[in-house]
Amino acid sequence: MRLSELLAPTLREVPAEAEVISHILMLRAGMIRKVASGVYTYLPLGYRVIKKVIEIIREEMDNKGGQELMLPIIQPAELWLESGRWNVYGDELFRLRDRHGRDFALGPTHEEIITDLVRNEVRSYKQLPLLLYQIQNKYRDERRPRFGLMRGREFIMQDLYSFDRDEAGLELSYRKMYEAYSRVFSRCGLKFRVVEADPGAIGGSSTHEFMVMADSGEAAIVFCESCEYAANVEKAEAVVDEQTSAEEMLAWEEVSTPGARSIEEVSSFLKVDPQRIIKSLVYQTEDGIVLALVRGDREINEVKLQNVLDSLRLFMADERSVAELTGAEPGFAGPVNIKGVRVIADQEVMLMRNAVTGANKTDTHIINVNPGRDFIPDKVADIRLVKAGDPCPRCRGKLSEARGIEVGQVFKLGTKYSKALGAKFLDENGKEQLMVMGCYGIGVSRTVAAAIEQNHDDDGIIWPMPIAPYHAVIIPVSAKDKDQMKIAESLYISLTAQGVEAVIDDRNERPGVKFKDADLIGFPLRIVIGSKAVEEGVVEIRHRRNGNVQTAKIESAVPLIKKIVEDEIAESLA
RNA sequence: CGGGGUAUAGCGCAGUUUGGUAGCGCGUUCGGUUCGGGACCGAAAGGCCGCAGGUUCAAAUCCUGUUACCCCGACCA
Repeated sequence: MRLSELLAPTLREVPAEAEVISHILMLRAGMIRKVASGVYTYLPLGYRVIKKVIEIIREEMDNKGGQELMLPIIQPAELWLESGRWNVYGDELFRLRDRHGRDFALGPTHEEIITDLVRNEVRSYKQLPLLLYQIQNKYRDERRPRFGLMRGREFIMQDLYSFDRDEAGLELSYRKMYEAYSRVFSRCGLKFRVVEADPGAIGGSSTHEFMVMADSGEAAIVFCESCEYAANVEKAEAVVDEQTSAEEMLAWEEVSTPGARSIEEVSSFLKVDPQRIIKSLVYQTEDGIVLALVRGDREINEVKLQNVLDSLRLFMADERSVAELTGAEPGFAGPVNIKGVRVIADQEVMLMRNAVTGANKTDTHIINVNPGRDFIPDKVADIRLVKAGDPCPRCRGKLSEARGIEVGQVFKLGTKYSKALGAKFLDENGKEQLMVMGCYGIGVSRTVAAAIEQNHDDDGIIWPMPIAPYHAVIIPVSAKDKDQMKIAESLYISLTAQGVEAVIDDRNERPGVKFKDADLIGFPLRIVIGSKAVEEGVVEIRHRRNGNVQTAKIESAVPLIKKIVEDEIAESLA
C-alpha cells in the first residue's frame, strides 16, 4: 500500500470528543470516525486491525472444532418472548417494527437464534457436541456509550455457543473455550487475567471474565498476591475470619444523635469505631422494600444483594419510601423493631456485639444492639464488597485491587435456554434430554481498544506485531530523491513478495511529518531510506516499541525484516 | 434516567456579558524556496454560527422550544 493513496486522515490535535487514550489515538491515527454516539466507521487501517483479531479468533475457534456460521442481526420478537427476555432485557434492546407491525430486535446476543436453529436441526445425541460460532455486529442501546470502541452501541463480537449432552460435556467445552480464549488474547499481545465473575442476567452457573489490565478499565477486580485466585469485585467472596467477640451483651438503649446520619457523623458523634456501627441501607425491589445490613466500615455489594434476593431490579429507595418505612428521615434506619421489610444481614454483622444502629426515629440511634437478640434477619449472607487488603477466600493471602477491561467472557449456561426454547435430543436409550449449553464471547472491537490502552506512548500506538495493520512502513526521506525512491520501491516490492505487510510512505512530505505519522499509526517497524542508503547501501530499521535502531545492507534487509516479523509473531504464541 | 457542560470552516478554538452582518491557529488548494522528527514566503478555497420559532430597523449574540454530542453518576448479555 502507498500512503499517498491510503485513506488514513491523521489528526494533529486531540479531538474534543475523546477522553481515553485508545479513543484519542484511533481518531488521530485515522482508524475510526464517529457516526453517532457509540457508532463508528472503521477506516482502512482500523478495519485491518479488526480483521487481524478476527482471523486470530477464527484460527483458535477452528482449532477447537468450532464451526463458523452467520446469524441474523434482525431477530423476531417471538423468539425473545419465548425465552422470556423480550420483557426482561429492557431498554438496552434495540427494537424495531416492520411495515406489517411485527416487532423485531437488533441482536444484542444470539442465544435465542442459535437455540432455535439447533432445536430444529439437531435430534440425536450422535450430533453432539456442537460448537457453533459467529463474528459480527451486535447491538445494545447502552444508556451511556463511552470511550470510543470500548463501550459502543454497535460493536463487533465473536460468540460461540456449545451444545452438549450433559454437564460433563459442557465442562469439556468450557475448558476448550477457556484455553482458546487465553490463546487469542495472548496472541493479540495483551496482558490479561482470567477472573471469576457474576453470571448476571444471562443466567447459568460458572463464568469467567478475561480482563485486560488497564487503569482506564471499567471493571474492578481483586486478585490474590499468593495464589491464583482472581475475581471481579462483583463476585469476590468475603472471608469472615473474626470470631464472635466474648464481650458481654448490654441492654440496648436509644441515644440522641442530632444531625448524625452518615457512618462518619455517627462515629465521631458517639465516639465509636465505624466497625461497631451497623450500616442499614434501604433498597427497593420488584418484591418490595429490603433493609440490607453491613458493618459500618464496609461497602455493600449490590450484585451480591441482588443475587441473594433473586431480584431483577434493585435500587436504593428514595427518601419518601425510607420515611414511610421508618417513620424517620433518611440516615436513621435500623433493623430493630422494623416491620414490613425483609432484612438481609451480611455475615459479618452477626458477629457484632453491642453495636450502634439507627432507631427509625429522626436524630436517634440505638446503642448496644446485638444481632440475634435484638433483631433476627430474614437472611444472613455475604453481601459486602471485597477490597484490597482483605484475605483471599482460597488461601488467606492478601488481596490486591486492579482495574480491567472485560474483553471476553465464558459462561456455563446449563439448560436455561434449552428448557425455555425446547432444545432436546434423544439419547442412546431413546429418552428425550435437554441440551446443556455454554456461551462464550469476545468483544472484538473492544479488544482492539484494549490493545491500544496497553500498547502506546506519547507519540502514538505501538501495535503488537500480530495485530498491527501493517508490519512495516518504508520511509524514503525525500520522495523527490529518485535514488531513494528507487531503493524504497524495490524494498517494498520484495518485502510484499516475501509476505511482509508493508506500506511505503511515498508522500511528498517532509521527513518529520512522515516520522510523526508512522509513530502515531504505530507500525511495529520503520525502514528509513536516506542518503546513506544511496551512498553506502544501508537502510535503517527502527523498532517502534523500544526505539532501537539497527542498520542493514540493502541486500540483507528483506530476510532480516522478515525474520523480525516472524519472530515477533511466533513469540506471541509462546 | 439524575446532575454538569458544549454546539461557530475538515480539526482545535475566540467572538455571545455590552445585538451592527464572522475571526485565529492547524489542515486543504495553487506558486515558489526548503527537505532526517509536525518548514518558510505569497496567493486562495472553505461557514444554513446545531435546528425551529420569537423580539428587533438589525440576532452567532437576547427570549422560548427542540435536537445532537461530551463528562460524572446510576445501569450493563
